[in-house]
Amino acid sequence: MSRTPNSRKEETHERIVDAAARAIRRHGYAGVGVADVMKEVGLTHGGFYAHFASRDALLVAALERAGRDSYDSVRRAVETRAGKGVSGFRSLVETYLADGHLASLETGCPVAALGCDMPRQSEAVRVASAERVQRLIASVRGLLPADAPRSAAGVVAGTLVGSLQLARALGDNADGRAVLAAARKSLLQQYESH
Amino acid sequence: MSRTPNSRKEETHERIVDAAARAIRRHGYAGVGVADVMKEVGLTHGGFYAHFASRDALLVAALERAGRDSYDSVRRAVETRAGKGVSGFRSLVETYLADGHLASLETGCPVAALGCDMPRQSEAVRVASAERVQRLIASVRGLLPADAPRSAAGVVAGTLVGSLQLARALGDNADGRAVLAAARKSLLQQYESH
DNA sequence: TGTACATCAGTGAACGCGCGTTCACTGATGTAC
DNA sequence: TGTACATCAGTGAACGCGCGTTCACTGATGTAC
Repeated sequence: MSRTPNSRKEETHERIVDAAARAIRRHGYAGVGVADVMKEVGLTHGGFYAHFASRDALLVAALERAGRDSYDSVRRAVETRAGKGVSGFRSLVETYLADGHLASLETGCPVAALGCDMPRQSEAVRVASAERVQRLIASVRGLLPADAPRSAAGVVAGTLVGSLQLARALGDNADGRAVLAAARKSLLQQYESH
Repeated sequence: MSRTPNSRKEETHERIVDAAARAIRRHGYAGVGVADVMKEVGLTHGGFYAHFASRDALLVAALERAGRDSYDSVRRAVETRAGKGVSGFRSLVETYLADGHLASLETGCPVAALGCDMPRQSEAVRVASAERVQRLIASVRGLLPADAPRSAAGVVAGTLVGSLQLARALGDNADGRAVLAAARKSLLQQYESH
């Protein structure tokens, strides 16, 4: 098991990005500090700048990682359930708006976790954020039933993101779960015609 | 024009809350500093604690003010347009998701401006935030067409909030406006049956 | 009406603290011969 | 195989800065007589 040059540094780099991808979702962009992330990885803060040019560069990398992870987990759910004859759209709705996601901010969709702060970030983070939103909408578009209008992807994405945020703001309780349940029902009734 | 005792202090208090209500929507909870708000009002930061017990207490007051202002402006639009035979639901959708609201973060709905950060705040701010979300949903419920299910209010609110956030994250450009337009169309088709 | 005093809103310096960033240094690993 | 040196990931002290909060003070306004 030989190592390519730099592989130790690259491994550390990945661990920093992973920790940051969880931290931005749990604590928000503003709640993430360089020292916190490094401590989470088991390092001291001084070494950070050997890996990233700035805190902002970390936020960009963390957002991309969070988006990819979240996308992958939805895709896995869709694939698993496709074997049982469940439509992609239903899997998306029932996964994204599952009650369990009320509490799992840290590993969930970064657009739902960070959406309202995206317009307030630096240029670099705003660009990465817009890209992330576009990808979310594209993912939704790919899972819409064939008879749904293509332009519906944006609204469906908005409904997923907004309903999850409202439910989380109400809390992990009956109020929050009621909002999720109503959203699941509404989306499925509207787009799953049969 | 006689003054009741304390009226000068009360006027200042209102101006602080007003400035903070705009600041939290523009810069987010985390982006608002005591000194900034006081400076905006034309005062120095030292006097702040004669008005509020803490920065947190200001955030609570500012959120309530922002919610009331935003509610009032929707209500005014609904009333004005009711005279022209426009339904309350249509006025809500077309006002909340107007292209102009892409840029006017500062005076818009605080739930759209702050939603994703609500679960991250102190107990007091979270309680005020949940209350604000409940009121938003209740307002939407009051404007739903008579034949819509009452349980739809939460999803409609989620769609309004989420679509506006996605549009803002995409920017005040064709992409952002396309999301708003699709959301308006979808909501009106779904709930305005005639 | 005029003077002496009390009240009170706001000032501005100071505090302890945590942040992002820099940098001289350490100690382990890899390389040359 | 062994020694000398170079490379390199990570350390930890230090920096300048802005934050929330406190507090002794100021100066204007209102009240008592």
